[in-house]
Amino acid sequence: MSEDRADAQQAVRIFKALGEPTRLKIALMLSDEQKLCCTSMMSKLETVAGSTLSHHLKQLTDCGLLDLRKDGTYIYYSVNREVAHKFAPYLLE
Amino acid sequence: MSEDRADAQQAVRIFKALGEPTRLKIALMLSDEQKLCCTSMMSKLETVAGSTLSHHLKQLTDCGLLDLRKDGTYIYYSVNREVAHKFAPYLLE
DNA sequence: AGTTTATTTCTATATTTTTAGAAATATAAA
DNA sequence: TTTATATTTCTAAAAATATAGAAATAAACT
Repeated sequence: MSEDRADAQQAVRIFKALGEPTRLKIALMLSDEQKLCCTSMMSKLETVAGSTLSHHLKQLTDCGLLDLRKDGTYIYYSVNREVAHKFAPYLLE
Repeated sequence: MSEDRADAQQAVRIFKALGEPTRLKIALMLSDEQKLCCTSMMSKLETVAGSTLSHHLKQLTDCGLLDLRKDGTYIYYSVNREVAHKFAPYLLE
């Protein structure tokens, strides 16, 4: 597969991930806050069930836009700035 | 409504529009070619029905990412570079 | 006026996505 | 080793989206 196509495939996945209101909120929150765990994201989002949040976070990490770091019981998510810079610098502003 | 929210709403619509393989192809094609009419886009895409293309183009124009200009029987579509620059500079590379 | 070409709208169907409750897993603390 | 907290996976239902054929609209040409 050519670079361009791999690139375009990742682009589709990233844009799809960001093209949903809750997920864009998550990404913007993380862009502000550097890193957050599920629990604190849940309290910020208020109406979103844990299982739903988890599903959204999976999409955001699978496409490469978010990184995660386990720390004890917690999992901290953060924006991968390199990926964001390439595909969605809007997030970093 | 605050600037930021209007902005985030447009961002969702733009990312959603680009988060689908055919629509990303269309946007990338137009980024290369400056402007194209439906007919020539259809011949480039090959497997996409006219009605489907029309539906995709509507989404891409409704979110502000594409402009259109009528010229006789033809409608020429082009990337709005200002919007692309703000939300998806990836397109312009 | 009638025909051809370009594009859109209508309609319906198939597929994908979102959502969340319940159950499962993992880690830490008592 | 029980209990509590954090997060994910399983499952299913509801909602949204993609697709294209057929009919409609629009403009240009004969």
